[in-house]
Amino acid sequence: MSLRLYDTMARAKRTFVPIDPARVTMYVCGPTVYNFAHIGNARPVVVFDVLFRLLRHIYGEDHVVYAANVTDVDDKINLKATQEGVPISTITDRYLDAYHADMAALSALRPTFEPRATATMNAIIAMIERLVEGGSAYAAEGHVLFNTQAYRDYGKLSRRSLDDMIAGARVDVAPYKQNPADFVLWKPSKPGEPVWESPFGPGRPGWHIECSAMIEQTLGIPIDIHGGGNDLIFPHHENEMAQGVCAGHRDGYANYWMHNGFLNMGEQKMSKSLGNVQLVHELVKQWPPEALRWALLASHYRQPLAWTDEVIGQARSALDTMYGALGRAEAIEVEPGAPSEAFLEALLDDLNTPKAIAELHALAHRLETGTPAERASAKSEMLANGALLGFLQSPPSTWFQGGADVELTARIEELIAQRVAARTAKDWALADSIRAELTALDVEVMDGPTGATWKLKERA
RNA sequence: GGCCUGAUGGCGGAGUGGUUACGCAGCGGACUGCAAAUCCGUGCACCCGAGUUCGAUUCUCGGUCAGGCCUCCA
Repeated sequence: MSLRLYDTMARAKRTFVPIDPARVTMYVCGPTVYNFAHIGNARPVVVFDVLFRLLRHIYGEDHVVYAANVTDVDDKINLKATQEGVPISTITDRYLDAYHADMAALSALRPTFEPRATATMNAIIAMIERLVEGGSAYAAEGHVLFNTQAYRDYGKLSRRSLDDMIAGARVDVAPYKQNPADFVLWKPSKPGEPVWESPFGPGRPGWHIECSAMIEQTLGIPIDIHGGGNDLIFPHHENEMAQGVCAGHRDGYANYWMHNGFLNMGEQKMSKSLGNVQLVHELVKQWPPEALRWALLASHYRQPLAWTDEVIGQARSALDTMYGALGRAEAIEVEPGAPSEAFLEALLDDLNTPKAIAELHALAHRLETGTPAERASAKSEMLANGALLGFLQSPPSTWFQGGADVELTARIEELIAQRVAARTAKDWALADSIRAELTALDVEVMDGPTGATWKLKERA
């Protein structure tokens, strides 16, 4: 069974064949660091983290190179820096740190490279120069623009023709553009904004060229896989490809284009104006981060995802089941094993995480009911599968009791001990009153044949 | 207006040309002092119309509805 990925260019699943199996390359458009990441930002990070893990499993950890850019030059960053009266680096450092913390909470591995736009300026300028020299870009009024007529296949990825774009143009076209679809590679900075010297005059790069230059510098063009949210297909990825190809990579830019579906707040789009933006930063305080990751992966990455408390709650229930089964199997010693076949096959089929999760449930069930040999293999496979998906790597006690601090834990343990004594004495009234006390502390007791265990019911 | 997705049970969500996963919630039972967890069992769906076919939820066409992109939004 080989890996099959849905390629936006082909609008079909294609068998994945890397250019060089010893160095598989993947690039995903990363954050613009001007604010905390919201849960919608986290979806592609988690989705492509799963792909990263899967590729490492297939080709070996040292044979997959994953780059995600950090856009640290941007109008919104400039605005925020001006408002706070600080240099842009104060803003970008602050939110990049927060971004890293949030994504780590969601168990996303760090990409191999995280190039920053401000540290890639030479490569960006060099690429623009090549485009100008090659005749596919032109200078106009302090700007440098890409000439979309220079790339015959412009519109191929997003399946729109230049004629359609002109006909459907809703915005006023800047007068210095030769074609309405032409886009900015370099533009003059406004007074007070960060500025870089270049052969085209002082200014700063456009967004699209950043990604192309970073890919060329960190991974080399063409790359195997290029990912991002499906809102980036046009114009961002279309433009990236046009630039990349015209800058000397006639053989191609990216061999597989992958795009995740959008995350919505229930029926509505998440937006500032609706006031329904949920920051990862806040969500991880209200829910176990692993439940957030589970909720993100419980539906297929290309489907739209309606993000609700119920979806997160169901994810937490599922993890209760998983960790419950593992907790009852702690006595079973297992060697680190390989992922189960059904699980792997699900992921190999264009990252079918819902199906892979169903396999996790099947294993949990076998872990509860199987023969000793079946239980051992089920536990081993659950842990291996979990590692591939970024789940189940904590001790079960941490999952159930991790929200309690030392003091609370001691108090709970004391009550539990009292209750065990009461039950031994068959003093049911006392046992029930202690349970009521524990319930008030948001603790659920589970009596077992060898004593009692407990878990925290809610967070926040 | 152009382009592109999607429509599956009470909810979430896979998949398939012929017996429709899995989870949550529900119901009955086992276990339990009572619970919880777990286990056993169980009811419930493939947007509408036409076509292809022995047979369509699955393929084709049309329609309806919903969403996205066409403004440096993941």
